[in-house]
Amino acid sequence: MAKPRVTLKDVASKVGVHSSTVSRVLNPATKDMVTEEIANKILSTVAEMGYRPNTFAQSLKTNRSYTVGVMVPDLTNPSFALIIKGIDNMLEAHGYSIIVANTYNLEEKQKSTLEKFRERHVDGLIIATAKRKEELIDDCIREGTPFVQAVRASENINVCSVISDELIGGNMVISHLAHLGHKEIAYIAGPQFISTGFARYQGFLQGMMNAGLDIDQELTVFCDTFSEEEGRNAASKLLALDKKITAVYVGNDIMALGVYDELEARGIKCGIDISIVGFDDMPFADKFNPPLTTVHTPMVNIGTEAARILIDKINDNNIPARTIKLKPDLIVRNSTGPVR
Amino acid sequence: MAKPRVTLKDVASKVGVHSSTVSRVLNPATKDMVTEEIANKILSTVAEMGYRPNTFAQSLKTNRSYTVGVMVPDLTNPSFALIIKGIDNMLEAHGYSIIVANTYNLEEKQKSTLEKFRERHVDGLIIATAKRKEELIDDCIREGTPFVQAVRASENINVCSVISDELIGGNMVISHLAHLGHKEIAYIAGPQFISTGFARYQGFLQGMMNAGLDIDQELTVFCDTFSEEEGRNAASKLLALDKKITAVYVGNDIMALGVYDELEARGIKCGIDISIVGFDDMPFADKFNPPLTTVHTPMVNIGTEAARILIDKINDNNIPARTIKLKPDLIVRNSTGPVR
DNA sequence: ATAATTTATGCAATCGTTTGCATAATATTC
DNA sequence: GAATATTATGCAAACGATTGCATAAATTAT
Repeated sequence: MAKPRVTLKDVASKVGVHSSTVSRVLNPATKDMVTEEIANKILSTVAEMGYRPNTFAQSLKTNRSYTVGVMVPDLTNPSFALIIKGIDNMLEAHGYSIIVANTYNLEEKQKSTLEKFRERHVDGLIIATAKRKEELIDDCIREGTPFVQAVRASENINVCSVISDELIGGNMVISHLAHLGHKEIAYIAGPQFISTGFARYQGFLQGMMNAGLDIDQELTVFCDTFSEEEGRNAASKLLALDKKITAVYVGNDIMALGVYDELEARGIKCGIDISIVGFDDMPFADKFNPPLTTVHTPMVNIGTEAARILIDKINDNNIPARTIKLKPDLIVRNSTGPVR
Repeated sequence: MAKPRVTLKDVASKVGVHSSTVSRVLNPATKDMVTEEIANKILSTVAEMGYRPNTFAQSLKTNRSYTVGVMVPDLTNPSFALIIKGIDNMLEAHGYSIIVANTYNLEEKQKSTLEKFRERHVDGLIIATAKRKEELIDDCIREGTPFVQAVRASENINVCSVISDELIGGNMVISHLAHLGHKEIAYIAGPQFISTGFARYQGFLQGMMNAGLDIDQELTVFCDTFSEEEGRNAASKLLALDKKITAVYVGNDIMALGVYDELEARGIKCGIDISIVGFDDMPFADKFNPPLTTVHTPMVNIGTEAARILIDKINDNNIPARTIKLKPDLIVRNSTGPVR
């Protein structure tokens, strides 16, 4: 910026020592190598002159940027903003800044983002965009890039991931619906090439089996994207079937909003004529009409935990691989009710 | 990261030229100083060897980081995520990365954020957190830091700002309500030390005057924060008055949600018994119960425009100051209806 | 063909910090 | 007091890129 910079040399000259001594005082790891008298003199001169290290020079020498690249599909989905919050709170406390990039679920965008992060020499990555088969993950392993997967995970089990336990979530949903008397339960699945889409479907299957309910394959619709539009299309398909459906479990809240749209267009009362359950408990889900029954995934905690692990990986990229599954909670609101 | 880096010297050695020649070929501004034959040979070797410039070294020499610091109050408010989207799309296209920081409307956090951005030598700032009297702005001017204010602005007119035209917004709201027959219109104001809080109140006053409606000062409540809780408290105060109120204009959508909460608790039908208008048209406002009538502020465009101006300021910090006020739109939904 | 001019490329200083090693200063041991 | 050991500090190389200036090479003018 515009002001002439104060360098280590300027401070050293003022105190009458060498710049390496100033450098040593400013580094907690080497501060004890300098006598206290000189150290104090240096510290007060540093404050007085407003000396601020040149981080470019530091990074050139240490090869560390103290930045972390975070890839999310789309920051305007409030759920991802919560993850970022968790990540930021943890990383900031450890002296890192995060550079956030939206990939909009586009392969090319993801690649160019990774390239940009590489150019910037981020110390590590948090990847919230992994597909089940994810080349980018293999690439990072090959390059020795420290990273952690958050929310979504590739199928590579030799990496670190922090996710929500989607199977528990699915079981909770089906158990809740079964207790309300529902048997004809439809499922709107997210994309199966994404782990959340896939695992939530498995949770649906497992929940149905555990509740002793029959699964009618016709009552499952697979969506290509986690979007309101796809959710609405799926609801349209289900309602066009000449089958009794008393409840719909939807693989995420955004798609559930699409289901709401279709129900409203058809004059079907949500929570009364039919029950709807979402997944994520995105912010404002309690403000929808009706307030959405959904599985609360602890997004902030996922972010925090992912950041914690990443710091460990940056310090030692050989820590053991792990998948941390945080327990979700079912939040019952007005979109579910007893079978009529 | 872990892989041994390819340097300019490695490429130069392989091609049989000096590293300064390689550097010149890679810089579009100096590429013409090298013969095409050598340039092509260098470019193919660069690609073949996977050379990637060390941005620390570049930045140390050029004193440019190609990062921009963006300060927002809280990224989990989806409106700010929209601004970030606009900012990111524009800056990314010009080779910048953005470092986002949440200040949570805390003075100390804002200060430490500015300090952190300074340490990182961001090339400029976008400040979405400015108070009307904002020391941080004076500080940036003094230091010669390029910055642009977005959404919220300080009262310093010698700086660049991109905001929504809150007066037009207020006039639209009151005109809409007047056409519905409302005369006893209450106003829930955001914090007056924040420009949006202040200007939206001015818009309310101006709109009432222009509609020829009397202003009852008792029907205005001032909130300390733009929060759901404060909105609810304000609604509680208004409804405790022994006065007829047929409509409430609320200074932002989050506070309007608090008003919704209070109405629901009192069994008052929103849009029927009383009309509510918000401000911002935050994402999902159309999903609330009832869908919220609100002023749509073009957040993405504000972000985009702020970023565009910032790029100009980074290139020449002496460009003329300006305040760009983008026109908002009234979005009428079900929270407003004719006077009963 | 020679001289003058223009273009292309190499050299090395610079940016500001860190840190291994050498030297100086201080403390301890005999 | 002299010899030895320890601590404190300075020196300068290194990190990798950019770029002004000098020099070499190529082109143009006479």
